[in-house]
Amino acid sequence: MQIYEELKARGLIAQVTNEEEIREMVNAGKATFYIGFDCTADSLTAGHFMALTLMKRLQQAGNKPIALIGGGTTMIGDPSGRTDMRKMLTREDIEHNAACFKRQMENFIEFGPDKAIMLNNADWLMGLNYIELLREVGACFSVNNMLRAECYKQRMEKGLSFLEFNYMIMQSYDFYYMFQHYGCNMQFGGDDQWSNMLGGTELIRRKLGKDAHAMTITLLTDSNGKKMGKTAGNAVWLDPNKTSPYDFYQYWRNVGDADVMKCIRMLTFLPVEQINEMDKWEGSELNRAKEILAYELTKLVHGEEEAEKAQESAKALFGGGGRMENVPSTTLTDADLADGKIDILSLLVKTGLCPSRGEARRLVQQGGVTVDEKKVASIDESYDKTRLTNDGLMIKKGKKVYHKVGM
RNA sequence: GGAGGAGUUCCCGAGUGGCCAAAGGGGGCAGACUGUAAAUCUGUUGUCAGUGACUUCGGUGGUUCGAAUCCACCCUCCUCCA
Repeated sequence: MQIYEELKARGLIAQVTNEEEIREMVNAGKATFYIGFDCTADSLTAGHFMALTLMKRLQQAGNKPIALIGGGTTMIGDPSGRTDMRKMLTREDIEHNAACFKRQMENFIEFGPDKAIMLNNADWLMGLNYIELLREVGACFSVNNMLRAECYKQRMEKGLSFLEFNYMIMQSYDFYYMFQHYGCNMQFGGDDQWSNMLGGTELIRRKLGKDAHAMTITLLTDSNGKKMGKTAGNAVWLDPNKTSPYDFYQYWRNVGDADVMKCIRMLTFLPVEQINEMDKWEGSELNRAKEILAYELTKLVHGEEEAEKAQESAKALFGGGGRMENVPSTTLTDADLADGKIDILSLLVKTGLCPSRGEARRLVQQGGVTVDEKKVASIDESYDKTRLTNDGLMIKKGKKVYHKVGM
């Protein structure tokens, strides 16, 4: 199976400018493509992960990826898919974030001569002259057309600032610039980027009379149509300090039945044939699929060793057996104790399992806390130092949040 | 520049002088059911404290025994006109 067919089989392709030409180019390994990453946070997220895997897949097929860090475009903020304006980031923040992105990507994609390259659009955007830009590319854009673009339409109700309105032009300029300087002939991006991407191909056609291509990736959504890669509004980060490998593993281990196979198909590198086999699984058999999904992804992001550890821990906690070493843990000091012991409420707050004592109290009263396999019956429960220093305590919050405490 | 309208707890959204820590929904958390799933049902959802105290309704001042609610000024956003 050739790469284009594989991408299709995995359900990764949403929209393309010209299917025939793109198929040919990609299958022949002749594409130099870019994917842009705006650095609005200091870590990549599970959402970016799919774009990274796509880069890798295409790279394996002989195409040349350009990872574009949006040091310049982040100064503006993409209005696509948003109903409100983004928080404005300072220049320092953006530079810091860009550096973090770079480090994370290097773990994942091979960079180097003849391999992938990484660029930062701050390098060419920051020095632009307003009047020159307006004359050079501004003349090529029709405001009438831009207003018709889906990404702006959504904002016509709530208001759209001129700053954000320019985002499309900057992104188009990126493509135009890289087309000329790096031979970049194709752009990939999330489906919400479609209008911005067309802006680029249009600009290249008008200015240079040449064809460039664009292709969007299906957004990973769950069966309710919600974007995946978020828990309670918080992103699932690729940075192990922000989302531990264990939590990362757990996130994928807990996806809904209806979503497992889709995730496996879109995100893992397992052969399509094998995935087609797994498609037949149903009911509780899907738990196996979830394990595979979680393991594969953790391995891709954090390495085999971390994936093993996360899996071991999960098995130990949920299935019995296995080792307990890799569960998230907190180490207390004497300062945390009162009279040589610590009460359950303080303990829950100290470990970060509860944000306030009030919530800890509620949790215990509702029977949601288990310590060393025993349900905590009273909010007056406390544990003395000897218990903590020996094996430590295993606290379970709800059904599946485990935390180890020792001294 | 002119005329109107709006800013409420994580989000949406009621509330227009005391009965408001503030209806309702969403989301979150927990319990039951399960397969570490979904759906459903139940409880819970400002902070600290065992029935009380403290902080909250865009901001700052004011009126009042008492304000999310009234007044003044300011900030932000929206709609219409230019």
